[in-house]
Amino acid sequence: MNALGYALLGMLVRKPCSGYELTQLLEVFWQAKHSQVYPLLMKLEQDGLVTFVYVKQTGKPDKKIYSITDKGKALLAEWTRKSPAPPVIRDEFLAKVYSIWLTDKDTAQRLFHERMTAYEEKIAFRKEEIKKMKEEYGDEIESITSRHFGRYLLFCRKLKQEEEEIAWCRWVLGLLAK
Amino acid sequence: MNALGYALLGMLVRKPCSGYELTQLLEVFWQAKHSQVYPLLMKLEQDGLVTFVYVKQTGKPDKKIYSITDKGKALLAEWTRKSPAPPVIRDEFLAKVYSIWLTDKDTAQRLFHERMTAYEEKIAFRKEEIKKMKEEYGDEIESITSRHFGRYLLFCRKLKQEEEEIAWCRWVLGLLAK
DNA sequence: CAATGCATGTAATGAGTTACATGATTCC
DNA sequence: GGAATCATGTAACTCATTACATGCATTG
Repeated sequence: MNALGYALLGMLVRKPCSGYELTQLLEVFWQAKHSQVYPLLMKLEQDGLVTFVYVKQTGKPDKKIYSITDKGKALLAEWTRKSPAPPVIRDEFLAKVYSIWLTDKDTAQRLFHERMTAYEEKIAFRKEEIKKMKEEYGDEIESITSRHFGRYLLFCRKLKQEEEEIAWCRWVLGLLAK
Repeated sequence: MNALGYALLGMLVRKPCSGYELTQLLEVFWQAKHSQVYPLLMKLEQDGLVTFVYVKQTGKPDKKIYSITDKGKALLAEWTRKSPAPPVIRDEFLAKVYSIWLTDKDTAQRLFHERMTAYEEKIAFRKEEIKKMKEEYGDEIESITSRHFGRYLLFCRKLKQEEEEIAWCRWVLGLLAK
């Protein structure tokens, strides 16, 4: 089993989801396309780690709602205890920054402005998500007993990081303006 | 050409390097194993984007020092101007945090302590690297005219991010202690 | 005397992306 | 009328990791 498999189990233990929804929820710490998620869910099902039911919808396509099994839950708990592999970051923007001295100031400024705009949007979205969570689950969300605790921690982390990114961009733009 | 190829060109335009060195330098924004770097360098050489010379060493194995060609430089400059693809982050630790409510407090605390220790080491290393760069290149490093400007920006960013990570870990440990 | 660092490469396998395929509804 | 959202899947391809292979020097 690979990390993505465990990531999916981790989401399903919080609440039953469709593959479509899982692909979106995954965004906080792992990016995967639906073409990777759907076959993996089938594999998890074959291994008896998850089950699913068809849910008919009107106006929307039908969906499969996956739930974790006891076997899946046990396997996940075991995995969580082990020391994680180092994170992987692959950021094309940073690769371009590395060679930024090759380009002119205007291009450099444009690249950083675009980055800032993208992150401002993310921050707005993130703040709303955190607000929603607090409204829905209350103070309990800041306790390890809440099943939303982990997701809440990750959202707070992401928000801080995205704010830091903007501060860094501003600092660089300051240097470029000199 | 893929992003890793451009990343390698970006490092070579700063200074000629061996494949071994490139693999290490890459760490700031892209992680790749030598088994991916060496064949790609050969491909870049075949495409006329880089050249290399053998350098004989005593006490150490011989090495190949790669340099970028004018063709490679032009291609890189062109690529730098284009809007980058969104970053990819895959962090197993964060996946485990997501399901942290499943485990006991002790395990949770251990996971966060391990993360903090790992990041403290990174910070120490990062600070030293920044210090070295400032000593070696002086104030000029904060100007777009320096070929080390990009690398300097990335190191400063990484340092801030790593410090933020530790602050976040401390915050979480505070919540866990309640 | 075992592990780590330097240094380069290949082969097999696994992970991840892009493109193809379908189809209703809603929003602009 | 075209794009976006919901929803699931497959096939071809590229990208990335692990393991195999070699060998000398230094450090603990």
